[in-house]
Amino acid sequence: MMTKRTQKSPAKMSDIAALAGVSASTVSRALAGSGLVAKAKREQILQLAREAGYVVNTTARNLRLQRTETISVVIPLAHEANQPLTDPFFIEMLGYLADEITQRGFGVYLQKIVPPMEDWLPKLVASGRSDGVIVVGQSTEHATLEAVASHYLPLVVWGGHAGDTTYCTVGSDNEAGARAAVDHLIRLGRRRIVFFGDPSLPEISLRYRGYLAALEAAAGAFEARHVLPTHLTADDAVVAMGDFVRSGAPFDAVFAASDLVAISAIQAITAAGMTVPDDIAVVGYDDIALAAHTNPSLTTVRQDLRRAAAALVDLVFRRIAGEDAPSLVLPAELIVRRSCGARVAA
Amino acid sequence: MMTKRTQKSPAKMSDIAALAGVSASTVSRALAGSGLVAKAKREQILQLAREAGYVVNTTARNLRLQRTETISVVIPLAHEANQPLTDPFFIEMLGYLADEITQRGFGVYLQKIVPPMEDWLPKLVASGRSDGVIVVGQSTEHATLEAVASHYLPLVVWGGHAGDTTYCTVGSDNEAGARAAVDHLIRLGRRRIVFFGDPSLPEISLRYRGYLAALEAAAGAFEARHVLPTHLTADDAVVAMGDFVRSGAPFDAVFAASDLVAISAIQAITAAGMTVPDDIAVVGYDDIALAAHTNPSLTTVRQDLRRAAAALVDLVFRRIAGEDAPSLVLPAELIVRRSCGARVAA
DNA sequence: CCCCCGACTGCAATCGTTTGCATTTTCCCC
DNA sequence: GGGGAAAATGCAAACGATTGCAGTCGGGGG
Repeated sequence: MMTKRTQKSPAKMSDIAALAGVSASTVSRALAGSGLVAKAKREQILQLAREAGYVVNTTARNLRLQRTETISVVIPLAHEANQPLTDPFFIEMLGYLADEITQRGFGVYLQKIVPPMEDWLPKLVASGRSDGVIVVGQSTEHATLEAVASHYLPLVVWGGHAGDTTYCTVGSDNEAGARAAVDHLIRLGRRRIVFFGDPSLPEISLRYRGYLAALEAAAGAFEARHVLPTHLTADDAVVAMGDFVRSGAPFDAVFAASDLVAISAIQAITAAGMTVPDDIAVVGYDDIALAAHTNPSLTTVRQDLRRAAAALVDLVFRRIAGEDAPSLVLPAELIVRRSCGARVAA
Repeated sequence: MMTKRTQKSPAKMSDIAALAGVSASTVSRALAGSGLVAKAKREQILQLAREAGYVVNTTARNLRLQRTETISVVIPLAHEANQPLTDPFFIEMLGYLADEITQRGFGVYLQKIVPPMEDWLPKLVASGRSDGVIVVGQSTEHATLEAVASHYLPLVVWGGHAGDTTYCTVGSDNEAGARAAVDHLIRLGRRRIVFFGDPSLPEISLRYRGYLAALEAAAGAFEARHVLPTHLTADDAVVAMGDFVRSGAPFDAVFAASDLVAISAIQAITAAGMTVPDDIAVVGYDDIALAAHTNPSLTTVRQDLRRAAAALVDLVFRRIAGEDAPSLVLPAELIVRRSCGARVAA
């Protein structure tokens, strides 16, 4: 037999008021620590409230105050279809964001957006669920972000800041980071460097620019440009790289748009009987926790996510306060590990 | 000069009502698709609302309906002090939970709890912020959970289900999983197996029971029991294992309470000049994504987090519906990788 | 003894929805 | 055309807090 426990609904302010023999107004003021309430009475009310386990109803409070003390953190995944949240990058970022927001006494409302993504951002903003929005990654939603940012201030986006971007972004210096990575490959003697990723995404397109710039600067040496597109998921990347290897196209290095696809690339390359880094050098981007522990460990471009999260949260709070705080570009640092050694003579 | 954009406050229902020349009640009903509103008028209102970009205010709606369509996901970190969310286990679980909850059209309210943890759960429950609560990990909060669960139904906890637990839990079969891991070590000829973790946490205590049971079953063979306590953080684990190795205590295997501390143990052991698995075999618990990619790759006990998340969410919804849904134990599977080979003669 | 002022306290409006009930409109049939 | 039922709409009361304003009370000074 099913025991159905009684769900006594929690006490409300008027209950405490009745207990203390005062009006709800007084209880509200006492709880807020207002000096308007006589000290003795205030303490008595506080005591009573504590005993009754009373907690202010957040929903009612939010409605009255017209604010929620909550930040929405949104992860748009236009490219990942109905996949779960697999990229460790997002997940690490999420952890840091949660820390930063919690520390300021705000709550985190988490939302993952997958196709079909109809009006998700205007809806989220108009729903009044949160006082500000942090979007992690632009996905393919650049236009949406532009549109909403034009009339909604407290919106901050993690991602790339290209020329026509007017919304507030925080991101690493994608172009310089990519440039450093590809320069490094060239210095190691690599000449046929594959760009592995989807340049239609803003961040990735900046990394692609860095890649091109590095190749250009090394002009004179033989080099082949090759873009191998892939969605930024492990499955897609393994398939794409597998097909590429089997196609027999000549290449001796891969610059991957993220660590996730870099690791997948290594798997595919190894599975095809070639070795990393001897045959193929691989560099990733992100420096996720996993990167230091793969075999071989992954050379990659590090983004300081803790600092990034702090910046995102700081900006969104300043914008909630009405300030039109500007975008920010953080440094990106090349971390050299074992996945890209010098070229071995064939 | 700071351009301060005007923040036009979003349209409310009465605005749409005025536009359509009807009362707010009618708009509300039209938006809800109620058959009470004449079809022509309903469509007209819907059209108007769409054009105006109107979205129902969630806070007001929640207050009126006495529900929030939101689930709180809480991560209590009594042991991790003011550290960020570092254990990949939590983070992976969080990703799956977000997927499952979002899929049901609910929102996710995320909260990380760190010491001092005063009344966090009663407060969260009474705040009315969510319709149900999922707690990821018991930490040291067993008593709190018991207390709240006695009068609050929609509470589900990821963790171990020991004898006196009355709140609803979902967890892997910690005892059997640990038993399988340690049996495996014994079969490989290991005799001095260190238990590396903090048995005061419910889940870990079950894993400790499995460890003891395995040793007991192998009675006759020489064996030493040794518990090496550590907090479940990378830093703590490296220090604890480093000290232990330097103490010169004899051991030939480690059963670690989580993958995170297992990986840290490997680092410390390697740093001390011993090798894994030749000198010391190591087994972890969780099978986090990283486990397959460390060097050597990590033998561990796999918990199916996707399935676990689905179960947690399913249970919390059934409990929201008033059903007193029971706890669940999921199978745990030993995944053999390279971190625990057979013993090499000294 | 009266008045005034300061210190408290309560009334009532408000935040933006939803919904029971009353009321109006429409429509059909006799 | 009248009557009644059915269909559509609006009124107003919630939901649970906060807060401007008005009122009460007590004490001190003139």
